Amino acid sequence: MTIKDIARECGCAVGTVSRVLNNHPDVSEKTREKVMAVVKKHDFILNANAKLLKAQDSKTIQILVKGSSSILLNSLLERIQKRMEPLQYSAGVVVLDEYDNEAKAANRVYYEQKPVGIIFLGGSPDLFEEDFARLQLPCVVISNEAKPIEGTLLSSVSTDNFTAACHSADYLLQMGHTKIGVIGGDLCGSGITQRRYDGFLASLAKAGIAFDFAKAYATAKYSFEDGAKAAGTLMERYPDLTAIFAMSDVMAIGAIRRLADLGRRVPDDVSIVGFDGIPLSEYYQPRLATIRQQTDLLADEGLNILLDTIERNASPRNTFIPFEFIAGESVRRLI
Amino acid sequence: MTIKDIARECGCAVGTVSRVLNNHPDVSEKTREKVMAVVKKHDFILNANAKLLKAQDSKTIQILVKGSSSILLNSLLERIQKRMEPLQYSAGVVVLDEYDNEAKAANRVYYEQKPVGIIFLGGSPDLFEEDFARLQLPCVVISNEAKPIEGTLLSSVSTDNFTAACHSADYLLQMGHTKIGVIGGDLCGSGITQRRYDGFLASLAKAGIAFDFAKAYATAKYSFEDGAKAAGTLMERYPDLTAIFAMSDVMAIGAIRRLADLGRRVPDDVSIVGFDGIPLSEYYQPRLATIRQQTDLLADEGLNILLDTIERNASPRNTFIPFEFIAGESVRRLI
DNA sequence: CTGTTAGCGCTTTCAA
DNA sequence: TTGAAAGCGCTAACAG
Repeated sequence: MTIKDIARECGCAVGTVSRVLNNHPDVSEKTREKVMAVVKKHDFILNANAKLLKAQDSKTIQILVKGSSSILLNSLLERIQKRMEPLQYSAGVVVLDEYDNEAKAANRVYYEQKPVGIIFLGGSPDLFEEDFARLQLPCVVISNEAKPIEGTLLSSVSTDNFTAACHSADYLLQMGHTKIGVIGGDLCGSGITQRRYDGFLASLAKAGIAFDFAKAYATAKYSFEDGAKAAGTLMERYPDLTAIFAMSDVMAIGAIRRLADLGRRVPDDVSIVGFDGIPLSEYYQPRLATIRQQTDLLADEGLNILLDTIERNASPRNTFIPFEFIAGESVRRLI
Repeated sequence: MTIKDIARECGCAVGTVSRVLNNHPDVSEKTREKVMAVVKKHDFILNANAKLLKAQDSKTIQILVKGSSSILLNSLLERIQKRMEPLQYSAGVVVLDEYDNEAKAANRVYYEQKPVGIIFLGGSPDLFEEDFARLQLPCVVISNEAKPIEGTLLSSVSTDNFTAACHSADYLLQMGHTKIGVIGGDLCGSGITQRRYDGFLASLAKAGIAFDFAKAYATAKYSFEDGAKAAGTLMERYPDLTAIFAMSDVMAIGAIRRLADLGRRVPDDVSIVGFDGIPLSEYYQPRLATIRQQTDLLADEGLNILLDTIERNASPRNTFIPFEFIAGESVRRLI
């Protein structure tokens, strides 16, 4: 089934069918109806490849998701797709592996899909600055921080990870904790881990408390399992700690479970704060103390900035969305 | 950058460049090297649209994911992508809305991507049998049950939901529970809900226990929030129940949280079993009694069947993967 | 308002 | 082993 078949069956030319299917105004109502009838009858759809082969821009916004299993990213994706439905743009989703170079992928997607904009979920522009620099179309990184790159149209919307981590650390300090362990990501990897760590350290430094990395920092992937393992490691290396700062809720929950298995109750024996504020954090027992990232706002603002850049030539921006601190039930007051 | 530009720069014809880029054997080593040098220099990639416009089959397997936020589906997706990496096929992912018609989407994908096979995650062929019937290429539905459709190449790999639900119900009965509430999906919707319900009812019937739908069945979406709400509803309508059969772990956890807020401890006051066996189920407090669906096996077997159909013309099959019952800590023995 | 036609970038025959 | 050229299905410019 091609546009040619439809044209033949309608007794008109391919150009006419194309015009009908693309809602061009210069077709008589009668012809339009005749064509649509045949199209409906066969459930005909235009071949997107041929279309894109011609097109200069496709009225599509592509969403590149890196690391499909993150709960946070999934909420963002869902929200963005919902928000885009009523818009004139259609959405495409490309799922990338944890280890792909998202900027290279974006260049390929740009070339093949000719989108009017690209949304990155879970990418780190810092790592691929050079490749990003080649990307000459409106882009926005959502949830990861990005700094401006000269000569690009790259925006970012994120939570202020540094300040949020400060906030969590301050809270633990206020509650009387000074022996604090950290369960965090690999510091060579994502910039997010680094920023959260920096915020945490800054607060401790301000309070005049030293942090012994070798003893008190356990590296983990962002998973239940690794959170649990890290908690085990931490309790061995630093048995008298009274609190743990976990860099994600998922890690925190893994840790709580392991602590329970080791006979340490949260928050009675050990206090813990998480990060992200995923829905699960308020359904867990105990409810988690955490930093809630406002995913809906992140998604909405990200999309708004992108549309601004696309439609009104706005300059790229790097924005923070306010976080909320949730006290939960997983931290005990010591003093 | 097109193949033409490359050809000009190499001083050869486009056909030659095409042959090099597609690893055809009939190119002299010298030419191949010359071309590859230029290609590398520009990071050139073929335009996939033009390629697909010509191609008959694309050595691609497309994965259609319906309802991107399900944890179970995400594990399946991750596993499939990992398993496909070393294969000669490349994987494409299409994310569908909860309310899309996946068979129609599949027809479009078939036409546009020309895949050699399609994997459905989270679709329900029962609902769109007619559209599926038009799909003349190897397909497999993973995790949802499907019955054979005449004249198609549609396979399915799933857990035996009926038997698994029987098993859970039997377990509750063995533990002395007879007043059992159900938190389940909409019975008009997915076939999975229906099968789990049927299994549950069958066990109760065998034990000679009546089930009062109006009083003991609370409908919920597969989310924490709805699970919690449903638990509230159930406790109002059926305050003396001693156990709850929840059709997913996520619902079960929502319910446990709500029960705790209502002052009812799990398992001391109310017992609960979940379904799916997501990783969280063993990190929750209490550990959840649940049916573990073996996602890795589901994914592997699904892919195997698909490859069999593609490469060896195997007939479509409808297979079950054994489930595991996990006793957890969320059910108390009454007698 | 409608028909005709030149490509979009690529693969693949056919000739050389 | 290589070059030339015919399309794949579609859009848009042009002619009528």
